[in-house]
Amino acid sequence: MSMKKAKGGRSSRRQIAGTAPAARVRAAGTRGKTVAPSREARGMERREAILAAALDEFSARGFEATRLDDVATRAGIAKGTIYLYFRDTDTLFQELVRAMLAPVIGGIEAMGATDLPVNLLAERIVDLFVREIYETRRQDVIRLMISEGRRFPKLAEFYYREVLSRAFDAMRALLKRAAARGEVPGALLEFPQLIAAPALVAIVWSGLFERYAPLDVRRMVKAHIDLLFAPGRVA
Amino acid sequence: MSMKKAKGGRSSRRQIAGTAPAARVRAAGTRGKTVAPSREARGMERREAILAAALDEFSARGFEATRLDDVATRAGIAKGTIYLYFRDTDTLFQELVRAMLAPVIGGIEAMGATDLPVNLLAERIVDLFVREIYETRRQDVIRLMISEGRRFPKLAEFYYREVLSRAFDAMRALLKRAAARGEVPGALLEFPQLIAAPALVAIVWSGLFERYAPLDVRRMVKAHIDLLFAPGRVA
Amino acid sequence: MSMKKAKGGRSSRRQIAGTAPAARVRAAGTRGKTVAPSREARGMERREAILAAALDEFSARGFEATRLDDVATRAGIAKGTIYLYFRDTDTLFQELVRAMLAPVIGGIEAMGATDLPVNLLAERIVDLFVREIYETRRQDVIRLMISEGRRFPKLAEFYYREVLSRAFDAMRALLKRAAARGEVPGALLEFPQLIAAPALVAIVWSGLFERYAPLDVRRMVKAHIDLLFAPGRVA
Amino acid sequence: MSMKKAKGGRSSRRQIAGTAPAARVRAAGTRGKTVAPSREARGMERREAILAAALDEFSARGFEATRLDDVATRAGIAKGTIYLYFRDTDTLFQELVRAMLAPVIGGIEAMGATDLPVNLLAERIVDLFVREIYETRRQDVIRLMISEGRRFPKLAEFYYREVLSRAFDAMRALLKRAAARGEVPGALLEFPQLIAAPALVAIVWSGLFERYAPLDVRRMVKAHIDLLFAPGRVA
DNA sequence: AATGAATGAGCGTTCATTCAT
DNA sequence: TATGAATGAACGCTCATTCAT
Repeated sequence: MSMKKAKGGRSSRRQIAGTAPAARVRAAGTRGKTVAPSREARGMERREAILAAALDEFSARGFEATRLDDVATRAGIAKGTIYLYFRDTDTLFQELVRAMLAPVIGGIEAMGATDLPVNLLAERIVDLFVREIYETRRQDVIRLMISEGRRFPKLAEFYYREVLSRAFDAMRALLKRAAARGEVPGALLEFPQLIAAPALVAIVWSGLFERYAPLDVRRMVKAHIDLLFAPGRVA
Repeated sequence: MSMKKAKGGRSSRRQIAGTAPAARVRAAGTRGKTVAPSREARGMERREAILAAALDEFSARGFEATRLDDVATRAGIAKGTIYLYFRDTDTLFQELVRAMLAPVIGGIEAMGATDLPVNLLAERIVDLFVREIYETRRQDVIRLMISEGRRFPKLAEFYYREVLSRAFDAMRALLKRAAARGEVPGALLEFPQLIAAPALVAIVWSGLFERYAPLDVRRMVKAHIDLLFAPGRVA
Repeated sequence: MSMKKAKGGRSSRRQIAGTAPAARVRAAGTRGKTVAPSREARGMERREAILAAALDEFSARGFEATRLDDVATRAGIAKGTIYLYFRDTDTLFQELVRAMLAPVIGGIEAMGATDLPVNLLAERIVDLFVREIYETRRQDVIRLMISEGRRFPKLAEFYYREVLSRAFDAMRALLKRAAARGEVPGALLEFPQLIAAPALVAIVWSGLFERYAPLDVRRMVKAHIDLLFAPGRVA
Repeated sequence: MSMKKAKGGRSSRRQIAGTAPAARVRAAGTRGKTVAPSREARGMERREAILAAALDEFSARGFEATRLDDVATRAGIAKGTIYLYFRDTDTLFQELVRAMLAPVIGGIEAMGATDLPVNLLAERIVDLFVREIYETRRQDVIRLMISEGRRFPKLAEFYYREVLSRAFDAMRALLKRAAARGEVPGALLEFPQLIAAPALVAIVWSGLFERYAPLDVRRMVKAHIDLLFAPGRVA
């Protein structure tokens, strides 16, 4: 026997501070006069507790470095229980991403229907990104997509199909009308990615370099949009 | 987390197609009238073969999912040999990133010294990125930085310090002069990231969605630069 | 150093003769009308099975040469299971020594309280050693201490503090009274190790030379004690 | 990849202080006017340098924990060179023990031939042990025998046959004559180990507990011998 | 004879997954 | 449903031994 070196680190916390595991929450709730939640409701709560815990862990460590044990602990349940809700860790990861991004899809498409003047539109876009993504856990989900997406082609495809292509389609529709009014350069029609580019910068930057050089994301995104939609510009 | 059974059979191939392991190269070299490579030269060859193999594997699977065995096999050497050249996998990864990015650093700073009119400058920037990064393995290295950088703070710091901050400093110097001539909007001085944004988009996109929606990167980057530096724009 | 190929085939037997792995014991127990052992009880059984197996293997090969796999096999469990009970091999070893020696500690100190005439005392000492140590697995544990203690300073310290120093203190107390009665030579007060010396001889001898020259340990220890406490000797 | 924890410890000293590697010594010696040593002489020097280095390493770490690399470094030669002198690590260990103990054998037997009065004899025995063993590297060799001997039955047998049994035979011869003169209790004839017992205690104690409780070995051995051979004692 | 780069079997340890309770 | 003890395949890393130079 040759014993490896020091242990160090990710230790044996049986309960994680700053989180309210569904289990405890529910336990409290069930005791009062509130109606006992149905079996299905309980199941959904559990499921969500797991997803929440998984998001925390995946965000903190990345997919490969995450231990199912830690997810379970954080969710306040036993390890085996996770398998009652998700086939395996792969599935857990993919469902997490889907679950977090699904709600945005509708919102994005709705935007395509409006017909605002460019300056207002720009305002809206910035706001939407900052409030709905950058300042929420969705930022982490997108970062996960960026980091791990390559190993989950099905997930990448889902993300492309359900999120990106829809968002871009909506944008194109909208931009086309604005372009007809001469408010928008044609290049953006071909590369709507350019509109989203600073959002990507913000997410990647905040993950890697925030500590060396903090970034005022809202102002950066605003500046970028202003540059692209600069009034009196147009080709 | 590590899905128990790999999907695509990453089995026991003893030699991987499409690579030129140092071993084979040397075998060929020794046969001709060429002088047998010195020990040191052999060592460097080996070292590079390992780095090349590591880049392939890291790119294909990500750091955590990469198996040392696969790197060795791909490099055409035994597993233990890797440890003759790199202390551990951590070091291997970091050396890989450094080795690949070091050569660009000089080039970037050189650019800051020039004083071209904006339109030519834009051309140059696009070219530099496409030729030196996007069309080389450096694309993969930067993608690795983006994906794994969070778990390698030292590496992120290196990348920020040696690559990004220098590049941005050079850009700012250059933009300041152009701005003085009224060729450039001031916002770019504050957020040079915006100039690099489409490069990031290109790298992330090609990693995740290329197969669903290919992207003409050169044109996209060009379009973006043209938008930012649009003549007759300026505040 | 680890001689590349084992001499005696220590191969792939899945079960080792002469041991009663917890698994088999439990299987038998569960069949009868006996109550199925509680989880905790099972845990303790397992723990002890591991300790027993570890003692066997450590004794047979020494700490460094012992393979965790062999311990597991001998205990009738999977390798990973050991880690549910012991943090690592180091800990396993130390717990083993502590667990085996702890029970003797009390007995030793009790002896210091008695106040027998020397000849009876001598008898007692011999008996205690032979029955409680030499004829039990504790012999092996002490041999392990002797062999491996140097690489486990904490363990050596534990052994010194909890076993030796107590035993020697007890002896000194007792000898002092006997010396006052003129029954004991003063040198023994200064070097109580001399009383224990033949015990050490017995353990080392039986480990190394028993097969070439068996030793009647009980008689040897008796002879030694008689020599030291020889009546009518005294300075 | 998952990188194990901190390195720590047995590092990369390329040369070890406090040792005079044969290589360097020889190098110096060869340059002067001294005759260049014959090939065989060189070989013997090398061999001895290896044995010396091996003794250092084995003593410091035990057999299993010793790295051939460290032995080579300490001997000032390349790893592969060791194999020119010793078949494998096993052999190296065994030869080391033999080489160190062989010189004592003669001396021990010589002692059996003398015919001193017991008090002088006792003095001699103490002195012999302290000067020839306890204060030399042979102490380490014997400690190695004690610790590792079990895994080297051939070595144990050698030690028993060539050292112990001869020493005991010599002692018996000598004691028999003394016993005939009534100077020695008969028990010692049966258990000559008892005479050697404190030597064993000294070696084991100094290896394990010296730091907690230093031992005046010479006085202890003397005290013990005096007790055994106490004048006017005898059965 | 001497070197030291290369090898690859071997081991401790981890952790997703299973399954008896 | 829920648990968590148990499993065992997998992997990073080590190091005795070999062998081309």
